[in-house]
Amino acid sequence: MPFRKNTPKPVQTPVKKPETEEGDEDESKKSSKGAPELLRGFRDIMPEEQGRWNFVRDAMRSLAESYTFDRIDLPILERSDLFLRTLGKGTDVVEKEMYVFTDPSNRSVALRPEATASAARAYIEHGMIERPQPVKLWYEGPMFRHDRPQAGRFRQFYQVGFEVFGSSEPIIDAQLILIGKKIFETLGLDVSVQINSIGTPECRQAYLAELVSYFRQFRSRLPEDDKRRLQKNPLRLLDSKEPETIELLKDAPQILDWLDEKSKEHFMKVLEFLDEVEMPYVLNSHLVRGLDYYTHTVFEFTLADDEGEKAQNALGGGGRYDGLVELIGGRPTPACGFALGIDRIVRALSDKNIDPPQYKKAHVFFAQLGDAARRVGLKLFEEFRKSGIIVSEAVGKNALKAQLEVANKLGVQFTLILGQKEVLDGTIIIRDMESGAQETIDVKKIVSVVERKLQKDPGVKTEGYSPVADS
RNA sequence: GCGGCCAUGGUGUAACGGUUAACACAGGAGAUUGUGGCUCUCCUGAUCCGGGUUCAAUUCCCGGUGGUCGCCCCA
Repeated sequence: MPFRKNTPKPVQTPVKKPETEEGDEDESKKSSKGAPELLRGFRDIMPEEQGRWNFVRDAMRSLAESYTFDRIDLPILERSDLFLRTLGKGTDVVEKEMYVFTDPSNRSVALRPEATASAARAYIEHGMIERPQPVKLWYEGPMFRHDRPQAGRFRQFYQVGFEVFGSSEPIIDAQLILIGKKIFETLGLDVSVQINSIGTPECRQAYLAELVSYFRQFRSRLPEDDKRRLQKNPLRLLDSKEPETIELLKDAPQILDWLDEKSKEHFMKVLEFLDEVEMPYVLNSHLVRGLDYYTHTVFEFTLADDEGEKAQNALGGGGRYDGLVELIGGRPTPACGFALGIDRIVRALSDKNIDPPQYKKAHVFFAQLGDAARRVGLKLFEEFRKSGIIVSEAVGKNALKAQLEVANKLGVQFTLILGQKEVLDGTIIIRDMESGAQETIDVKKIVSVVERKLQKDPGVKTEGYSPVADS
């Protein structure tokens, strides 16, 4: 596969900065003795963690495919107003968590804090309304929010998202919830599905007015935080953690009572579909979501057990957003979707010691003595690779002993030993690492011999995440 | 953005304000010539950064940075 036709040109503005590069912020004093440092809230996902990450990503991909969602890759950078318009002006995400900056062409851009808006943008931009509806898309990738880091919360985090455009059918909502649940099931995580409806913007307005006036009577009893919420974002009162507020909530108006007939009907149908597939859910009249674009159904996946209600126990969520496409300039298009936080899911897996199915990284190890053996080894390597056998080595080491140590640590089943003598004889030694038994084999036959020996052991997979299995 | 707690080799820990900052694991080299899993020897390697107090700071104080927990909010 060739890369781009042209070699990458340095498109950068070659404006030479007169001074030191790093000096321009006040970075210089922060960073310690020149050692490179991770930006706060950012992290490296190390090789050891990739097994779990792959496990999660694979599960998502195969679920997406089996529900016939089409993959879409969306840019990480978008014009900042896309998010300003969609997420809601007053929301924290927009107000204080977005990475917004001016790009070299003096345009205000933002690192995406989520991708639903991008998906909607793509839907409009590529005229997907002309495709058979609904259009079902899924994506996966990093999102960015400049929030205060905490366990399970990073400034760069990964989400997978499923979005369905062009259908207002309640079955879509239900199916999305089902898919989300299936993903967790596949991974072995027990989540509870919280669900609620916030109706149309109109009935939400009406409800809000009612809610505000209800709480106004008790204003003096409200804790500071909740007084602020009452002003700024009254819906948030619903999931307040303050005991006093929780008490007051008992007699507070319920949003479900304020839904118009259509909204009510929609919601009832969603629930019926869920019942139909015997999918348990928790009706949570206090569930509200942080982004403005939601309408009707909203839902969240939360970690089922540890009732201790850990802070970051929401592993994902979503809902219907019928007004979003129109809001950013498309034709009115009903839509619904959800996103899952991969970081949190991976964390949940490791908290619960759920290990991904193990794939042997290497089946056999190649130990060599001397340059002649190395040369032969290089060729042998390719032959093994062609037959799908993964061969590991430690050509950086000379002593056979050291190489066997590595082989042992890798846990391979067989080690091939090739020394001067074998090279001359055209043979190679195969050593069973379990028993220590060795035999000398014609080097020409070694690939088929190894193939046969590996076959005998059903525990060894000849294809793990083999690229052939892809696509 | 606010508050609490924390910061020692790659990892996990230790060190009354006082020598060469200790231990385990991991890593490297070796224990007769070309054979792993046990054992043994040796080696590499750290006090987050910047100030201050002090004769003396890993230790005390302040600031920064980072982590963590709670709040805000969210995935």
